[in-house]
Amino acid sequence: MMNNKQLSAVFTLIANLLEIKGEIIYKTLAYRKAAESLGALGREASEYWKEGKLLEVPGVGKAIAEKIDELLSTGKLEFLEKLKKEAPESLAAWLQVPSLGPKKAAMIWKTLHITTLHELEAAAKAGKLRDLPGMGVKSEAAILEGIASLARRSGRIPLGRAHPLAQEIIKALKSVKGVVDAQPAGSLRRMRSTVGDLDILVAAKDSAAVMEAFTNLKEVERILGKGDTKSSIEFFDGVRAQVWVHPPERFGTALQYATGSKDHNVKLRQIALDQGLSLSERAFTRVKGRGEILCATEEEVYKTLGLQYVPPELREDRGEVEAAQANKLPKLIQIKDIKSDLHMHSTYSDGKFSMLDMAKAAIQRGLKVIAFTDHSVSLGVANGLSMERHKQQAAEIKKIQKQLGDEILILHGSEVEIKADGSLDYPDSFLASLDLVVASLHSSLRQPREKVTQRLLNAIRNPHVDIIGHPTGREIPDREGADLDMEAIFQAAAESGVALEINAHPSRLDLDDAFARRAKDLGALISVNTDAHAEDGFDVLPYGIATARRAWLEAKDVINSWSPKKLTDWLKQRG
DNA sequence: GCCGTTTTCGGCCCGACTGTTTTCAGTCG
Repeated sequence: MMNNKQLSAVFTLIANLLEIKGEIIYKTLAYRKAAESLGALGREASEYWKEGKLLEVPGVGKAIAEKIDELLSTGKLEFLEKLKKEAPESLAAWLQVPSLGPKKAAMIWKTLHITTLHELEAAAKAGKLRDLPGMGVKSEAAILEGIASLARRSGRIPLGRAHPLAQEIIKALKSVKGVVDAQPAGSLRRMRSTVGDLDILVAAKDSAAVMEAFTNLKEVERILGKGDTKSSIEFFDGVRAQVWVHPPERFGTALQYATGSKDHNVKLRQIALDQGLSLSERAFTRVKGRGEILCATEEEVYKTLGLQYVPPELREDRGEVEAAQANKLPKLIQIKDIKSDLHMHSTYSDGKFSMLDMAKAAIQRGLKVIAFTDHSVSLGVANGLSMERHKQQAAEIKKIQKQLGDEILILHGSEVEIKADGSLDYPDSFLASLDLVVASLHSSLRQPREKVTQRLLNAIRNPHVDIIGHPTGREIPDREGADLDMEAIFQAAAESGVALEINAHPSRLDLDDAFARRAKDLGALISVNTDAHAEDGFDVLPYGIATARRAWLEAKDVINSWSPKKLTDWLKQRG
């Protein structure tokens, strides 16, 4: 049975091949939109399919629903097989080459009769591209360089790398004379778990100095473009960054536009048109008559449209525009709501700092409750604790608690391995003695769907388990999560009252936003934790909160925002 | 191919930048 990621990949391939074939652009856009939508769905498309509700998936109409049906029932798609005969599959990879689009790709393919990336590179090196219509020495060199940069950069940039890098760039740009403001934009500002490249917006009257500072940043490998309003660069590691400069009085429309998402913006422009206004990155203009409405801030943009201000994390066209119209946007959780961190490690297992150091670091960050959840015995690589060593840890926690007094409440927990056979790493009697139990998968993630799902369900139904840690086990950008029946897991979690984790580490962010939203909708509780292994491990919390916000979560949905009393009462009642 | 409080046809963002052009096409975001 194909999952959403696989379905999404099929429709992306179809879109790419259609584009090269020269199909009308809106048809390829439709396939692309369906692919994106499937990739961001909170539950499996196969669930919709079983219920006969595929048409409820945004961007899926009759034709694509039929194709999904064929893919799910047969694992194949006749339409795609035919398409591959018309435009070889290997051509799709060409579209990943910067500066090479569908038109040139098709022209090169049909003229030189080559189809692979390797052949393309060889042709460019042999100087065979420069004489083709519309091409020259520069475009040939650009393709060669594009292929090289493709090898350098491995796909999308994890948020944990993109965010700090963007902050550095912004800091440098803010120090340029005449700069009024500088902000991240694009998927970076929406805090997606990975971003394609870094988009940054600068408010300044004069752009020359900004562009100069930007293109002269340290570690710039090459300048991809430099103009009055836009410049782009590539760093040594292949990460790309763009800067746009807009006058301060137009910064609101510009930032709103550049933040996206594309689909969110399409909806806003439609609302503007309904009011006789045309919305662009420069301003609102009246469709009839003259005159502009300038917005220096995004708040003014949304106000002009008669909408509640939509936080960037929600701008994905997942119902936020309609909610803003109805004045029904959620009151999203904020970092300051967080009072506890319930998943962290110390030197007792694979942490780098003592429990005392970790507790002090937590106090500094304003936490009221922490739980030490060192690894359990079978996770040997992480120095998992025997029950005997747990006793020593309990004694030490008592000591530290006494030393720190009521500054912070320290809970004694464990991150218990859900073993390959579905059992937990400690007997129930022992689990019952702990303040808090986080149960997690670390091994045998590639088991068949039914088996690995059953393991997680066993853990969820164990009365002593309080939280499921990083539920899918995905790692960004390298490892897909386990093949799980998430719908069954969310329902079971809702029934048994177990909280599902949003692990805030940027290489996890697991649950992701779409899953977390679905989990909430089905009534499950969420816990946002840092999984800190060192003092600075607490500092990844903003990524977890951003993911929670992208999932439409409010403070009440997240157990870490509960008061210490409410939290400990909940834990006691769970046993 | 999808979508619809201006519906079942006719839209679907459009402007900046670059290179190959001699007024524009392709790419990108």
